[in-house]
Amino acid sequence: MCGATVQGVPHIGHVRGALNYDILRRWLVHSGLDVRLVRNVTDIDDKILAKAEAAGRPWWEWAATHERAFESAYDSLGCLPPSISPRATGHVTQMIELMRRLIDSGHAYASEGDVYFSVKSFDGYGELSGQKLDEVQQGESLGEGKHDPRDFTLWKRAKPGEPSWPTPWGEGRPGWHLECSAMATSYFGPEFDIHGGGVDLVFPHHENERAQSNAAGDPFARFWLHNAWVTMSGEKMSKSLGNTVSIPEMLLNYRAPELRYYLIQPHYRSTIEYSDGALSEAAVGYQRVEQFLRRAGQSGAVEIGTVPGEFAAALDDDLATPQAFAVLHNTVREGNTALDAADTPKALELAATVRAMVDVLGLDPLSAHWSDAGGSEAPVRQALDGLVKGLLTERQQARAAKDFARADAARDRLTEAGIVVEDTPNGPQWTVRDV
RNA sequence: GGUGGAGUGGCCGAGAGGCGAGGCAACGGCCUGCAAAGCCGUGUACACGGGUUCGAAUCCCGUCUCCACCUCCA
Repeated sequence: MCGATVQGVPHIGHVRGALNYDILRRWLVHSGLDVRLVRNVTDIDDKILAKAEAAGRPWWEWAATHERAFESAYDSLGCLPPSISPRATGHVTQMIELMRRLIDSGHAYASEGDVYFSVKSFDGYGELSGQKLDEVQQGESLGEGKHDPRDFTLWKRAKPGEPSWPTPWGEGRPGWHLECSAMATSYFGPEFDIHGGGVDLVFPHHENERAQSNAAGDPFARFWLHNAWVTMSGEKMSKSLGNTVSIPEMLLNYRAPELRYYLIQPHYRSTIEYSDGALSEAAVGYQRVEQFLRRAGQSGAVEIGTVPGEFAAALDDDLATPQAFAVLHNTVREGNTALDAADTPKALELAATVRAMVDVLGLDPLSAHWSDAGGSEAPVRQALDGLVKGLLTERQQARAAKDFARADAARDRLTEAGIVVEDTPNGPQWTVRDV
């Protein structure tokens, strides 16, 4: 998949793409396939150079800093790391080789230090995006050396002060389209199964990738997947519009799995119109699942079971996460009913089923990744438990004595401290209120 | 101008000729000392106008509105 051009801080729209392919990957692995996921990083491009210069920083430092910001955002939302995330600057050799093949076969030409792909030399141009060559608006100016205004740049000649690499056609730096083809075939060979990215990449980026690789004789991607946007106030979330919400900002108000739940529940091809209300609803939806697993856990160990057929069928059908979530919630309800009926074996079985689903979705509240118990917090939690237990005992004694005013006072004290008390058949349980 | 997508109940969000996905909210009930959680029940929604059909949110014709891409973008 095409990852980010690491020129700024990631927002939730960027992460949505990564999340979609994370789910796909998890599902394919679950289905028994051996998956290699390559997520490209564009670490050299006009914007990176411009922004680094404006900030007075070296371009490579700017790129590296933001690459780390992206990785941290992906990690925080539970995206499994890709098999590799290659950087454009590390694959200049492969790009030169690809250009050589294109030039030798008459599909590309060097001109005044730039290298262009000759669009009319490739018959299938436009097939991926449905664009007709004649109708395409010709925004790009007819570069000095271009033979045809529609030809796109494979390689940009060196400009003073900019980084460059030597090639047989002169010093320069990679064009955006070339690098993705070169990286993809480096790690997959000439043909691979699925190529993903955002819908905005269909044209020209993916169209161009396909053209140059096919023209060079590589069969390239067998399937293309494109995920839709996150919009805000009806418009695409983007830096230039100033309507972005960064991941660190989001995580101040919501827990990571809640945000993940929100972003993966709609189908990957439908636009998400961001709204705080919808996000809170999603958070409650996640909590419902979490709460069920917590309740079930009081009756015994909750294993990871098997995914229901309906759930599998949903994901097999073009990754239909909405239906998958419907199955999830139906199972949670059945499980809660079993719990209410004190049917422990059935409840634990359903809980195991829920865990299996939520595991595939990367939303398992009991997984090491999301569980807030354990790790460095464990001793803190233990200490807190000691304090809370005292008040809880006091409350229980008061309740036993029917002194409800005193019982409620104890509960109020805990509530004020951000601790929620709930009475269950197994006695009172406490949890730290969500932020 | 070209290309692609969308308009569903208070909200989010599926579906795609007949049986009202799922979630959130609301209301009523059960449970609870009270709560919380949970469970049960309550909704006749599919942009608009025509048409086809025994039957349409789903098909056909027309109209309106919105978004995206065609320039860097997940």
